[in-house]
Amino acid sequence: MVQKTEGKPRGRPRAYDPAQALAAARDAFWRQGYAATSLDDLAAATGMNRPSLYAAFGDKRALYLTALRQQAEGMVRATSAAMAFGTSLRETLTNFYGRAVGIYVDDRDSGRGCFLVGTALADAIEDEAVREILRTSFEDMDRLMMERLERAVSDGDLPADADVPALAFMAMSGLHGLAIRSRAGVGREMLEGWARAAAKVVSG
Amino acid sequence: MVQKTEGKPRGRPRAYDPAQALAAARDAFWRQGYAATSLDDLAAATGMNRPSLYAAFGDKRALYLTALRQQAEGMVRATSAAMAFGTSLRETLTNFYGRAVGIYVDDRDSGRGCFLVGTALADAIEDEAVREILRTSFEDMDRLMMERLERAVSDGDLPADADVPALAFMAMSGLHGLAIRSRAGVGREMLEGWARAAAKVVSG
DNA sequence: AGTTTTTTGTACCATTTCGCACAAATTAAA
DNA sequence: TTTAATTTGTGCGAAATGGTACAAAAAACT
Repeated sequence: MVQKTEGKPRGRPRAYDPAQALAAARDAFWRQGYAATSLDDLAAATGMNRPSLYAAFGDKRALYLTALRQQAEGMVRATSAAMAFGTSLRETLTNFYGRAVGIYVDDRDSGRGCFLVGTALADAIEDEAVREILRTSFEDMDRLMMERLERAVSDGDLPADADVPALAFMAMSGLHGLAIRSRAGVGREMLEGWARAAAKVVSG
Repeated sequence: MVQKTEGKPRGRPRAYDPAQALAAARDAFWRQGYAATSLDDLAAATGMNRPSLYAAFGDKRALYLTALRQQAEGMVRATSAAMAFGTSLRETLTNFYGRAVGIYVDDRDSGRGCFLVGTALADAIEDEAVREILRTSFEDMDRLMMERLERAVSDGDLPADADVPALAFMAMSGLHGLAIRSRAGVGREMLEGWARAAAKVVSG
């Protein structure tokens, strides 16, 4: 049963948009990491006060996990879409890495990298929930990449004896390399060059 | 002039070994990241009390930066040594990635990944000193890898028209991929398989 | 033995942080 | 107009955190 969209709820209306607030909180975590982002930071970023934050998302860790899960699912979905783009393998990967750079580099020149690699990795050892989200997301993306590479073998874009699992690991590693370099302060042009390099090496 | 090793200093002797204490502090940061590691954690890990920590290493950030610089230099040195190992490129890279997995996976099965990627990356955006250490270390390792790949071209291990900068980026990305996967909870055997995969793909 | 020098360890302080209680505010329903 | 329901915002409180003061301890020097 879907909630009636017409019937307005009873009490005082929300002063924020939940999706927008979550995105703002995610961006705060994205820049500073989980531990270094305080509730005051999150309140300032979202424009909400703390009790509203709690009512909407639970405590700080729950909010982070929500943002992380959303981001992880978004990455898997984006990978799935990218693997369906283009005809040749080269075209697919060029688009894939190019879009990744677009996400990793902010509107300003500030490189923020990948949310998963740049923030969740730090907490992965101590927080099993975080680690599991990472592990399964990477697994999913690996599988999507392998399926695309197998198709490339069928299409003749890759030789018949290509080591698909090995190539898939390196293709995903190219993505991680871009995420790491961008957060380490490498500029956009250089990243775009490396993006082309990764597409070239993997597609042979 | 070197300090006389015989003449003992005047006051109460230290109850800790500085190098050992630094290694213990580094390991605490390694597992939890910078922000999530408290001074109490560091005191417990090193066996020192807080005033001694301050006298020896300065404040928390200075201690972290010392550990980070040491680790970064160690990685560059290890890369340099690995590039000189073996005769064929395949041999060099197999050793290189294999040793990396040895560092990334703890004595226990607990994967901790790379200190730089797993902890410093999270703080890289807000802390310029951290970001610079990352950027320059990666630059140094890139250069070392490129030199090795150029030698491989001369040796005939790579085709004459090989795109050495592109391959070097992917070779380093393979390393980062191993670091990320190990921290995300992938087991040792799978990491070792991927290490072989990376060596195979890069060396052609 | 006494002085000087250096480290240790307890104890403390100021600030930050997370989380929540509670009243005021704002809306729909009765 | 009153009541019920829901959110907001101020402000509190307990705990944790980074950092330091200061006396006791432990060594060498005189």
